[in-house]
Amino acid sequence: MTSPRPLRADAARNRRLLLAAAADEFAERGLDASVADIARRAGLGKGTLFRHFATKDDLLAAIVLDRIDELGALGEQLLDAADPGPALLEFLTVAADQQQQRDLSFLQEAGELNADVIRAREQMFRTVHKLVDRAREHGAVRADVTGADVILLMCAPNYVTSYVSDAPPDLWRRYLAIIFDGLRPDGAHPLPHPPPAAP
Amino acid sequence: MTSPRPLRADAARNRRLLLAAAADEFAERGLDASVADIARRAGLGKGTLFRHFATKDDLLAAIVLDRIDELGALGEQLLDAADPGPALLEFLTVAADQQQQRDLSFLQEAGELNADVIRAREQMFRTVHKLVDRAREHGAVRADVTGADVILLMCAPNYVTSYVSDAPPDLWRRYLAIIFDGLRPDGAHPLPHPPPAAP
DNA sequence: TAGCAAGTTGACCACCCGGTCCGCTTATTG
DNA sequence: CAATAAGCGGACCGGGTGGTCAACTTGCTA
Repeated sequence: MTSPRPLRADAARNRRLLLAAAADEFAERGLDASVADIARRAGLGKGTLFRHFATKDDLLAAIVLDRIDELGALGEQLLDAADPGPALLEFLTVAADQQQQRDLSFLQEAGELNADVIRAREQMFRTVHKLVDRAREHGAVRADVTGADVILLMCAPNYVTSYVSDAPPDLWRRYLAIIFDGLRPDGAHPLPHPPPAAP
Repeated sequence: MTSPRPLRADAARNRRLLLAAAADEFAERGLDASVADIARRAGLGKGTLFRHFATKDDLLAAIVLDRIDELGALGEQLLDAADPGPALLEFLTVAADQQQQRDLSFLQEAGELNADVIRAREQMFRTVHKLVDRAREHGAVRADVTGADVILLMCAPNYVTSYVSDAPPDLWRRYLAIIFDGLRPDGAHPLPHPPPAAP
């Protein structure tokens, strides 16, 4: 099932170099950073990159998959937290912090093709749904808000701050706080549209 | 100052066709829609496009400028509204509705070069600041929120819904409502980060 | 340490992009 | 209706892209 042969020592190191370089490059220049630049940044040839990742999308998928799994694992862990309200906030905080530099649009855009990413993402989404359900039952989140809502709003803080030039690295916390206040039951006004079924 | 000669009849029509086609194309495929596609959609040659708009950015700027001016005018109008709270909400509603299809990232990204766009945008931003100040004085918006915050959050509803495939066209209203609830004074929790100076 | 498979490399390819240019068409106007 | 300038279009250009490949290097193993 898995790889019959382990990776050669230098190849394993180069793979790590490529992933790191790609993560940096995508963070700085968005998802249309060129593979040539990524390879150069890793100090390797372009051919080497394509030996490890058959396609640019595969490279992206490898990065994204790591992030999603990480986030999913954290979510699972937080399902056992004593206080579901702060647990949800903690989850959203880590999610935003993890992507600090750049919006995680690629989370959706790259996922269209790669089956692994889609699977991991849906698993993670299910966890978010559970986190939100628990928080709602605890009265920490308004009754008319669903997991799908939170999933969609999850990326907003980073997106919003990506527009201020030379933004302080923690500015997203401000907007996460505002949005989270909007999710609380205190002083909530009725919502004008039903939630989406999708995520 | 302005054009010494009026546009020829067919040229004026073609200009309109190009603007409409470009707006559609950008809405559907994002800002890296190709000029060739835009021209084809308008039923015209690529050369014609470049005769009307020296550069792809100029074309984008022309579209964006219209939208910004429209929004700015509405804002000015709403400054005289009797109730500043609903006036701000109305402004944000129209802003989001106007861009319904696609996030208005280009509002920022395209603005980097074109001086006209920058000027119009800053004027519009000043109006938003006034709207927010009035709403805050009226107790319709929490004390620790600034115009800059609202400007940044303005695009979030569209951005957020752009990720749900086949989203109902009014879904953004739901997220505008949630975010606006986060801006209200009722049940507001202190914000963990100072507002940005920029916009 | 010898041999070989695994890994590396950068020149190279086809393709697509924004933008140019010049021969052609056509609205305008006297 | 001519004459003319404004407008049109698509072949073309240079540059940058993702991806390939055959010659070369190197880590592993017997």
